[in-house]
Amino acid sequence: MAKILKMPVEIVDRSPATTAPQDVLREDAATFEVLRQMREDILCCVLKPDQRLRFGELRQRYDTSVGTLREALSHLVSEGLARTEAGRGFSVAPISLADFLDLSELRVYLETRTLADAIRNGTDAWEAEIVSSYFLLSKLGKPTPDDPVSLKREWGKRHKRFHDALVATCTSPWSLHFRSELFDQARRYHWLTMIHARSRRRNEHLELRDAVLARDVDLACSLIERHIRNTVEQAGSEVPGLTLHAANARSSRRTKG
Amino acid sequence: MAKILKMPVEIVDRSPATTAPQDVLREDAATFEVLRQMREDILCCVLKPDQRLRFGELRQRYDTSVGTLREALSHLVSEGLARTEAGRGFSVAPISLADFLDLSELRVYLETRTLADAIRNGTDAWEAEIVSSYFLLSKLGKPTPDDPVSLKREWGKRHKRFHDALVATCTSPWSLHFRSELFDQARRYHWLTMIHARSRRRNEHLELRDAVLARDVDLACSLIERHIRNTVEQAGSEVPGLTLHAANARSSRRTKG
DNA sequence: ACTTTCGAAACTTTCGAAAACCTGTTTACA
DNA sequence: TGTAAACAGGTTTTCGAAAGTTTCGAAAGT
Repeated sequence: MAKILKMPVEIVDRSPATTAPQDVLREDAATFEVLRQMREDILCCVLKPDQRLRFGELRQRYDTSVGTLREALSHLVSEGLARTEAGRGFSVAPISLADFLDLSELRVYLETRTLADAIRNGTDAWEAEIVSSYFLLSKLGKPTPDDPVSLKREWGKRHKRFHDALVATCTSPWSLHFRSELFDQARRYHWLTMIHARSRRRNEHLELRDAVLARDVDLACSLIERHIRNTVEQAGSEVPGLTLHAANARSSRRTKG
Repeated sequence: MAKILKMPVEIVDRSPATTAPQDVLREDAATFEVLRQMREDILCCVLKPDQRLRFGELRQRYDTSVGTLREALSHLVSEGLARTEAGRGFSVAPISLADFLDLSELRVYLETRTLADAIRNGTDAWEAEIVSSYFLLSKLGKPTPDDPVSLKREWGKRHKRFHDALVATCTSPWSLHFRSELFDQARRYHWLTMIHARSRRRNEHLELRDAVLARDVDLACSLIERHIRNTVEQAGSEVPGLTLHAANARSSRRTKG
């Protein structure tokens, strides 16, 4: 019948901001679904670091064609979750403590930068989403190695949602874009930590939430910095195989100059 | 033919460092060549901001199949040089002064961070490449709007090579990766500046080179910061269409071959 | 005069198969 | 016995066409 004129209300209005890169292809479309699944599988180490990704197996696993897979893999390479070499196809990106250290250092900067800006531009809707996403996160409690995989997955989702909520009102699209990419990278290491680490930590998310809601920029930034550094330390000391350097690519041929 | 055992000598040996994202797919392969060409065409505004990228025209222009184009476009979307929407195909990413400001702010951080680290880890080979690439850059002199396109292109190449050389010994793969992406983004605006701006600037590259070779971290960092900020200012004041918000989608059918 | 409906053209998306490629093994030859 | 070329199997890469959407314009209706 008549066209509906009422606009959908967005919780956080990012649209009038500046032009930015695109984190997502398109919401429907088969390619996007395959990409989403593969990314999740790599993040949760169902597809293990350095594992070779043969089209035969992938075609079966995701029930799709080679072309579609190629496009999804192409994206994953850009995101740093997969690699490819001339004529030898694709493989899952390796992991190492050195890599985790490196990306975490940059994360400290990007998370603090985006968080500080987000706090300065915070709105009621932003606060509401923080409260809400923290509630959902705290309801689960950080999984231990004995918890089922489904719980770990759900926790991972809610953890991401909470951290995304914190920086949602940041006005720098590029900062948000890179922050998001690095956060996903870190998720691979978080997963390994959930699987292996048994030590307990303070409720850093609660402290973070309160500092942010109190609009205390300095405190919030130093809290998130510690949050990131603690995670690295925990992974480094409690995840076997990461303590050394792990991720030995046996296919390295021309690595010396 | 016997296999050649002599290895190519790399100027800067980055391979043994930590694992990192991949800036390039594969060195040969048709897809890579198409990607390289399209990226160059977007960077040099042969494919204009917001221009729609139809497969029919692209297939003709780059003489390749739809699948290959799709893979290349997919990469460009990840790099933020193209966009895509469900069922409506691809288009060149828009530009705006707001975008240039945003990405330049982040560039200031990444360039100073990588440069400082590179200086601390500088080697003889690194210095040599800086001297060499500066020489090539200075031999050309910054093009004015009246210079031919080929000269502008060559200058763009040498400019990139010089700036890459400066940070080549940085030990953080992730920082280098993001720095490189942002540098390419900035190249689109540099191109517009070359086409329109007539004002002259000091020889900032020479000052930069000398500060870096003198291993003066603070001076070098403040110089590159000014270098970036000056470029933004020049673009903002001298590039028509960017002073407002630009990105006019003039629906031209085909830019001739 | 304006809106809606319908249909055809243009375009995008997906797929499977042919061609090219790499790898490891066998075979020929010194 | 050692080296190198030839072969075979499995994979990757590329392509063109079928299937599925969107867009545009004309005709019908209000």
